Amino acid sequence: MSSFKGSYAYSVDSKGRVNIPARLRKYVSSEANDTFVITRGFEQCLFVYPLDEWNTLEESIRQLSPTNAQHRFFMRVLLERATESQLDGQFRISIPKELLQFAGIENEVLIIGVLEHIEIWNPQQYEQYLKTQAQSYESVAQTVLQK
Amino acid sequence: MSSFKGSYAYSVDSKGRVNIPARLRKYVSSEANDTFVITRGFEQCLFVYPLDEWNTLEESIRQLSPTNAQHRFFMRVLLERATESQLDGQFRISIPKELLQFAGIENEVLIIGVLEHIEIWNPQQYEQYLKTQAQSYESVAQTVLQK
DNA sequence: CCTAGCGTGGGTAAAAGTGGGTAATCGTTG
DNA sequence: CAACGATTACCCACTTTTACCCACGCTAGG
Repeated sequence: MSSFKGSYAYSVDSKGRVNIPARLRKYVSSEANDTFVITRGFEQCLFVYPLDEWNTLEESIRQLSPTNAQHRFFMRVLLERATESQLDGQFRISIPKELLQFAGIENEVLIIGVLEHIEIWNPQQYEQYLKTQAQSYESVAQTVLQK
Repeated sequence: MSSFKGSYAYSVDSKGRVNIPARLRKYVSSEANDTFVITRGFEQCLFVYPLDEWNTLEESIRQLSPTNAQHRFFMRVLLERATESQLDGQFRISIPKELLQFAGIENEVLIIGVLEHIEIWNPQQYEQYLKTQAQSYESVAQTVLQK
């Protein structure tokens, strides 16, 4: 099981390539075969799963009911933009233009490791996201950890 | 379970390296594999967890729901600043620039052992913190220990 | 007084991050 | 069906950062 953590300021080149930070690479299982699945996140950002983590996610999606309209909607949105990408010799994945557009990414990105997946944000967008959080980190921590 | 205690005045060199005091090293389990996870504290300081202690914390974070917006926020902020660092031959960890900046640390640090984790402070900042605590140590003790 | 371990500083080789060029692939069009 | 342009994949090259050594002075304990 992955345990991605840390945030990294990286660049996107003109070909839409983004390096996967070495610190995160360390946690990618060899089962992933240097392959990642990129899709849209819940917020305006991208989620990147190593192939093995994606497969377990996919397994749970298969359990959803195709007769339930809400389930169908969820499956479509998640899968619609999902793209496989294999690392090149320089450990980069290349991200399709449509996904970059969706996340509002231009030249620079903030990469965040969140345990089983990796998130890619436009840095300004992430700043914005943090600001719009009503409660402070400290008070959320109290609620979530409940001690 | 660790039981760090005591405070130590140490220095940070130009490469951002900080020695882990020998007194504290004694309490680090071999399971930690000489690896520590550094992250931001609630106040303007850094928390350092031996890897085994961090893993128990991480385990509780994994229980959170990724579909809950508040939980996502908490996971991101907690993990965002988390960095793994392994001791070098001189028993030092190296702290990323962003974390040093967050804690306002320049050349000198105060290292405090607090049971399961280690805290790293700018010494002046810690003085400041003590002053801003409205209640005295004695009166807080009465509330906290409640006997 | 001597020694072993601790705290501190710095040099160097290896790895990481970034950018670009060229060949292969694919879909489209004349 | 061949020709063309656009896109992708695979190299190669450069710069910066990191990790790994080695070295020295100091201190605590024998």
